[in-house]
Order: sequence, then C-alpha cells, then structure tokens
Amino acid sequence: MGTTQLESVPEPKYWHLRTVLSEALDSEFSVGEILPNERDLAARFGVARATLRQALEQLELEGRLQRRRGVGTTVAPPRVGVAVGSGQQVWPGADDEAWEAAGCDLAAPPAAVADALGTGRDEPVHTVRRSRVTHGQPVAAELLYVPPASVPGLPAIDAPAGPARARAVLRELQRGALERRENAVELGSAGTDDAKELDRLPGAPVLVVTTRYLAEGRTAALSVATYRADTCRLTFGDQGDVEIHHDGPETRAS
Amino acid sequence: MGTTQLESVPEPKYWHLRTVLSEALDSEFSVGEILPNERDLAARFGVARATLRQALEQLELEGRLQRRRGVGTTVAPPRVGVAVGSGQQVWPGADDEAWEAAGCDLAAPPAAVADALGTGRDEPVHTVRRSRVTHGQPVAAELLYVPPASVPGLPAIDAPAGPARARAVLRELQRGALERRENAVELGSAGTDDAKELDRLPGAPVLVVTTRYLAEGRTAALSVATYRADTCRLTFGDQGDVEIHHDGPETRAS
DNA sequence: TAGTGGTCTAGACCACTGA
DNA sequence: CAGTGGTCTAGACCACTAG
Repeated sequence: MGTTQLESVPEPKYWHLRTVLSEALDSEFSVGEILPNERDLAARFGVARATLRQALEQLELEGRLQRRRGVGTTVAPPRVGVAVGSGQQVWPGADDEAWEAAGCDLAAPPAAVADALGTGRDEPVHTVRRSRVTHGQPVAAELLYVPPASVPGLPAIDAPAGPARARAVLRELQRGALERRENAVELGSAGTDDAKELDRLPGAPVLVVTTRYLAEGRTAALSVATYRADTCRLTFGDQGDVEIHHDGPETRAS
Repeated sequence: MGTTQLESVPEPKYWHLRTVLSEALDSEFSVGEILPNERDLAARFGVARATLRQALEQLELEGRLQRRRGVGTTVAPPRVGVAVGSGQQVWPGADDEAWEAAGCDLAAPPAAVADALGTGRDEPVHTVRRSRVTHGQPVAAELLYVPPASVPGLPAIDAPAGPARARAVLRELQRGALERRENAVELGSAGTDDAKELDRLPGAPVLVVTTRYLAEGRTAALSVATYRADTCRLTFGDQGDVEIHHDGPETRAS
C-alpha cells in the first residue's frame, strides 16, 4: 500500500478509497494485522480524516475490518457461519443449540410482541434472555417471549429470575408439540444493552432474526435475536459452513 | 416535534437525537410525510448538520426513513416481507417466483464462485441476471451461476445474450432433480451496478443471500442475490407476512 | 501518559430534483 | 431556477486502551 495519490475520478473519493483499500487488504495484509492509524492513512491518501473514515466504515460494514477505540484498526477474519433455521422443527433450547440462558423475567412485552403472541398488551409473559457464543466471541443476544399458557406445568414464580428459571421455562416449553417455525431476517441497529452484550457500540449494525414457534395452531413463543452483522453469516437450511467469500458481500464490480 | 433542546446526557448526541426523532416519527408523522430539511432540523436541535445526519443515517438503516437527493427526507413505510427460502425444494425460476430474467452471459465467474461450484477458475459458466420487483419497487438483484454441466440439453450458444437465453437456461435447469437448497444471509454493501439496479447509491446496505442448489451430490447452481436492506424483511420458512414491527429492528431499550 | 478511534463543529461546494 | 440531500474539509475535543 504505497503512498498512493488518488487520481481524479467521477465517483466519490470515499468510494474509490474503499476500493483501493479493499484491494490492498487482499494483497498486502493478513488477518489480524493492524493498519496504520486513521490520521496517517488520511494524510497518505491526501484526504480529510472524515473521508478516510467513511471508507473504513464501508469496509467494516462488509466485515473486512475491525476497529476498536484505543487500539486500532485490524483486518477482520472471514465471517463465521452461524446456523439459524436448522430446517428441523425444534424448540429453542434443544441440545444442539449454542445458547446460554442468562435470565428470565415475567413482564409485559413490547406491544408488537404482544400482538404477535395474541396476548393482551399488558399481559405479562416469560421473557428469557439468552446469549450465543461462537469461537469465544459473542455473536448474538436473544429475547424469547413465552406466554404462560405455553408452559402450563411451570412451577410457581418463587424461583429467582436467574439462569435456573430460564432453563426451567425452556424445559417446560419443550414438553409441547412444535408444529412449525417461521424465521424472518432484517437489518437493525444494536440498542444500548444489546450493544454491550455484543461488545459493540450503540448503533452497530445487527441482523435481527425473528422466529415464531407455532404449536396447536397458536404462536407458542416468539424469539427476537440480534446477531452481529459484522462477524456473522447466517445459514438457513441443513448445512453450516460453505465458504462463499470475497468477493462476496460487496457485490460485483465496484 | 417542538423546538426541542438537547439536554446534556452522557450518551452521544447523535444517538440521543436518533431516539428523539424516532419517537417523533411514531407519534407525530405518518408514512410518506416529508420532514423538515436537514439544515432546519439541525438548527432546531442546536447541532451541526453532520451530527443530525448521523442520526438520520441510523434511522434510515433501521428502515424508518427514506432520503432522496434533491427531494427530501420522508417517513418510510414498514418493511415488506419477502419470501426467500420457501422451504420447498424448488429450482430458481419456478412459477411462484417474482423474478424477472434480464440477461445471460457465458463467462468465467469470480474465483470464490468457481470454487463453490467445483469448476475450474477460468471455466466459463452461464451467468443469469435477474431482478425482483415487489409492490412496484425493485427489491433485489441476482446473479445465478449455472455450470454448463447442469444444463446438458441447452441449445448451442447461438442465441442472443438477452432474457430469452436466460429463460432457456432456467427452463433447462429445472429438468434435473433438485435435492437440497442451502441459504446464507449476510450484510453487504451495494456495488455500483447493483446500486443502480436497486435505485440506491453505491455503498447502500444490502442483505446478500447466497443459495446453493444441490443435485446429484453436486452443486448444480449458485445464486447470489442482493436485497435492499432498508426496505426488505426476508422471510424463511412457509409463510410470508408476519408483522413484528416497531419496535422491532432497533432492539430493546435504546 | 501517549496513542487510538469516536464524536462534533462550521463551514464549503456538488449533484440532483422538480417547479 | 431554488432547494434538497451528498460529499468533503480542517480543525477540536473526548473516551478508551495499553504500556
């Protein structure tokens, strides 16, 4: 990555810069390597720091870079494939899952969740918090909403609101017969607490996976899971790890 | 949305602003309504325009706003649910699909695609371009890579590289027996030409859906589809349109 | 404490839209 | 044409990390 000057082009500087840096990453850097700091890079390309940052933001969005305050900018490893809709119809908490239960409250859910569950807006539901870790990295935070009607055999609420109670809810949920599972994926941004759990800043891009668990014709549970968009590739269907990568996420000719 | 002053808080201004604006959108604006311009909004909140823009960017990422140069910023409609993995095992081009074939080339694919297909790096494959339109809006652009071996009955290459040839490839592909389909979703940014097709600017966030079509133990075809992340919610599984929304994509307490 | 990325400012000019 | 969002600059200060 020499002291390249930006030739004059009709496209935005930050976009051209993104392309130049992207190619430099492919050819001159290896995973984990640390880049020059933003002020140096900006000077080297003859642009303002803000412009350089705009290019870095793109590359971070594409999972090519990782930036940490106080540390620096490093070359990110390829995204990790995370199985989401295993195709099989399983309740959350089945053995093969990589989730760790963190806690459980009994509280009124957001209005949209209550509507999807078909419960009243102020009706309390069990709210299980779980987190998912892969390769030692936190990749997802989940809120699982379970109406009391879906776990009729659950012991009274004298248990503490910790992991033990969460597991009890999951265990009880699995006694029912699951009919179907519906997944949806959309882009979102991490709220303050999700960001903390995922070790990111607020507003970081996340893939929001909403899963409806259907049993006996009703929505028996609803899960809203937020995955780190920078590090994750969500896989649906049977297998997990196909490596379709670079040039993958930045699509076609740039 | 009064001439609100930002109270001093320990969180970034742009983040607080995002929250304030988000609430204003919920309570004081309706879909399609046009917001005051950025300079006015910035003045109204007593921040620099760049800071205001940072907040707007967040909201656009979350699908709440739509910004168009020369026009203004409008309140976006709820994201449209787009069925992606219909659960059934179907070849691309089945009747129920909403894709329109645009053209077809015979050329060497990107290296990563060639590897996934198991073809040689310089071996040409049929490359079908398709676009998907919903509610009159372009939502996705796709490149479908089909090795010649998967369409043995295809007439010689004398046909023009237009839609007709694309349809011929799809038709021929469907003669084989499809065994399985694997989907993966990740965040990406639109390249120059994808952006054009999706009516966005380069770098716009997209959801990249990679699908492997497996037949006779081989990867018979590979599809890379880029969906507009701002307007789409991808649904996997049987049904299409569950309305889990607001507060959906910006997750939990902000 | 030195160095990093994150936030913020107050300007300027450009590209595009629609009247 | 006037008005919009998009790009870009050259600064400043803050929050965080690690030696």
